[in-house]
Amino acid sequence: MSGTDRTGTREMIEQVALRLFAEQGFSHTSLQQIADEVGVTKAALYYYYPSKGELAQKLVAPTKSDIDGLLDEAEHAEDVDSREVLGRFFDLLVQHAPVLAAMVRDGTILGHVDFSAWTIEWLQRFQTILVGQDATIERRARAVVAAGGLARALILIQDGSIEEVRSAALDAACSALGVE
Amino acid sequence: MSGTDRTGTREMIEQVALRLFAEQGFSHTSLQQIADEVGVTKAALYYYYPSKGELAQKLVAPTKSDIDGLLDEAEHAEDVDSREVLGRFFDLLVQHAPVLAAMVRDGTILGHVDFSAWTIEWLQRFQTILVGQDATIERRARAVVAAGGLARALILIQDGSIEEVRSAALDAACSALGVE
DNA sequence: GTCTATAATCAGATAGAC
DNA sequence: GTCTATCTGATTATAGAC
Repeated sequence: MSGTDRTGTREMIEQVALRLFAEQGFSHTSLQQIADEVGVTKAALYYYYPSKGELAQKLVAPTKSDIDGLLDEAEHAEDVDSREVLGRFFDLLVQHAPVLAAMVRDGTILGHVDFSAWTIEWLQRFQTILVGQDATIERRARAVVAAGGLARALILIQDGSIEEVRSAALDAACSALGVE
Repeated sequence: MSGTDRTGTREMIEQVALRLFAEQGFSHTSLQQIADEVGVTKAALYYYYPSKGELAQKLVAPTKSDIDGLLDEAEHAEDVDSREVLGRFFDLLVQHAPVLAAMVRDGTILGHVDFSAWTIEWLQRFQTILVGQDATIERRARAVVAAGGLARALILIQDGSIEEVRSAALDAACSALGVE
């Protein structure tokens, strides 16, 4: 970016790549563009990563594993506090916002990742966690609207503090669910 | 598709293109692939459309204009029945499902269309329509969760009739909003 | 209206020098 | 660890024959 960071080229590549992916999506961001902004050549990128797909996957993996981890834990818990699980989900969405922005713009990292399949899977697991495995369509819709709507509430962060938005969005999600 | 439809090549191109776009996204679908499945050559496509972008835009335009039209109307109405507006929104999402699927997979048609910007705009207009222009964050979050969550409820259509899902999702959305 | 043939471009990826 | 140089292949798009 500014020429002379001897140390941390790898970190710089990941940082620049993530920013460009978030702004433009994966397919519309070329390795050339990443290399230019980092200040190295395309070939240098291949010293650190064997392919574009693996670079993208490396950036995206923690997001998936954090969210999967939350769902795993909630699925195996004795009893679940809906508001708490949804709150932790919201926090993870905030924490991984750049990666999620990238995947919203371009949900398919050629072969490796299918974001729209992920979100469907997440929402299906939320049904089980929030209203139980064999719930009626009526109750499952409440779970999907709660979790899916909560995720959309991130767009409000530009209009208020994260804490305000978090609390407001959780109130709305819990109303959709029909708890307290 | 099956060789000898003399008539309606244009319709066939649009039909095949839409299906492939929905399955793979815009950027991951080449004109070659479309031409192959239609049973013509790539060059023939250029007789009907000046570019790939214009083909994609033509397919996508009715979806945007229908939804914008609904929001226009609701914004100018004297008083709005939230459940009815949300219901009509749901119906448009169902009606335009293939186009929306395509845009979820690949939200950027280079320069022409930015789907993630559309959804943000739609959700912001829903805030105005459902809870008023200068509402608190708390109430705006209810609007976003209701409209955003409703959109996600489409994934339940595989598990029940459209009518069932529609009714259940509207119940949940209205609960999130805090009406009736 | 559809074809063949090809241009022009740009992508991801590799080999090997330094 | 980064470079130059190059390869290979795919893509959009065009020109002109039939």
